[in-house]
Amino acid sequence: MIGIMKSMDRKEELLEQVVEHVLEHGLIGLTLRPLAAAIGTSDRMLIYHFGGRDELVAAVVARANDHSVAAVKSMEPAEDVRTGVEALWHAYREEPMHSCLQIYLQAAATGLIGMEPYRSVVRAANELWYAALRDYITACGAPPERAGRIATLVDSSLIGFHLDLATDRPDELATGVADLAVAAGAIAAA
Amino acid sequence: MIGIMKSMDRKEELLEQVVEHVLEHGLIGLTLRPLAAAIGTSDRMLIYHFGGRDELVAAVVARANDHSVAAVKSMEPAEDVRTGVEALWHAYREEPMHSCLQIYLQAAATGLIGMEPYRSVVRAANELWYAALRDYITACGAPPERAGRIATLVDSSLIGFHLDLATDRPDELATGVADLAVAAGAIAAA
DNA sequence: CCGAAAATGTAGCAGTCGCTACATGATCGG
DNA sequence: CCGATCATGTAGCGACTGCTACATTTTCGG
Repeated sequence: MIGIMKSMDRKEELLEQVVEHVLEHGLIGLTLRPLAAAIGTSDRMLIYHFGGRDELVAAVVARANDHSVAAVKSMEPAEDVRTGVEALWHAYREEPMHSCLQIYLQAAATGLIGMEPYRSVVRAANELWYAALRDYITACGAPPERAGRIATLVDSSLIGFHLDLATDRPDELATGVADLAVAAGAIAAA
Repeated sequence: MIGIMKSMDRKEELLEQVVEHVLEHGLIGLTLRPLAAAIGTSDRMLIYHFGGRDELVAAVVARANDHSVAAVKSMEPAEDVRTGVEALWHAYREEPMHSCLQIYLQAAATGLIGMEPYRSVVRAANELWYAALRDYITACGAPPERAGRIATLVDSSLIGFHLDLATDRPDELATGVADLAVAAGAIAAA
């Protein structure tokens, strides 16, 4: 029993290191041996603790999402919904959310074609994420009966903006986000 | 010279088959031998005609994007911007755009972490795509001086919605798209 | 019909993949 | 201090990767 506790600690320790590595080097194309070497262990041990590559990937995606969710939950509510959406976009582009969202995007794009475990873990992650977003929007003063609707719009749209961050010019995207924020505010005030 | 023309035809023929295969089986994890076997050739010939895996992938992403762009350009303009956005969303979920956008999403997510040739080819694809979107929105009656701004909002947001299509319930997303369409219409009419 | 060039087949190389069998070291309850 | 369980190192398996050298067939201008 105590041995199990010990192993859990070690697994947790490894997971944190793996997440850190994936945040920097990406999820797509992740393989065990280079990963293990980078964090000072062996593929043998990663499989021993996690059971296999798939389980490790699932744990990484879930953990990265936890970090994102925690970051949103730690945000101070803005004074209104429009300002809140702008604040969200600002948070999206800063660490730790920026890298965590990139992991999410990579996992979501992979899960898009039905590949497991990406599909399942992304589903679960998205639910937690959506709930956190809705709570924040509610805290910004949105009517509770419309917060979910606003969260749906903001969630999908901001993810899209974040994806385009790599190809578009940031200042152009900023006008798009501003328009989105106004729209969200209008729904809240309707 | 005529020989070169012939080889170009063969390359074109192969590319079309490769795109068709990728549309069904995804871009992430694509490898030459299973791909070649599926379309009745050999990895040897794919490399011979395209030069290497990277060039083949770049050609596939560009071609899939061409199909998406052509689909948008073939759309009848809607009577106003709001209706146009709804029509775009409808087109997003039907073939050929649905599968082509999934390829784009997979390439974009891969290019997000700087991987070539994904990064470059996605950049180029996005420019063509954005231009087609802006033209369509203009054709729907948006003031030319604001069409670009609307296209920025709609482009990023709809891509986000499409990504969430795999995890969220479609009817919930539909309300989000409806809200987006109203917002786009409001900007056009402002 | 011939010779060059293009196209394709055959076979394989060096490297990586996830994973596992086996043995050893570490830890700890009894 | 002993035996059991956990943790880790070593070595390697079979499969797959992109790619290439070499030989062959096919095509087509002259």
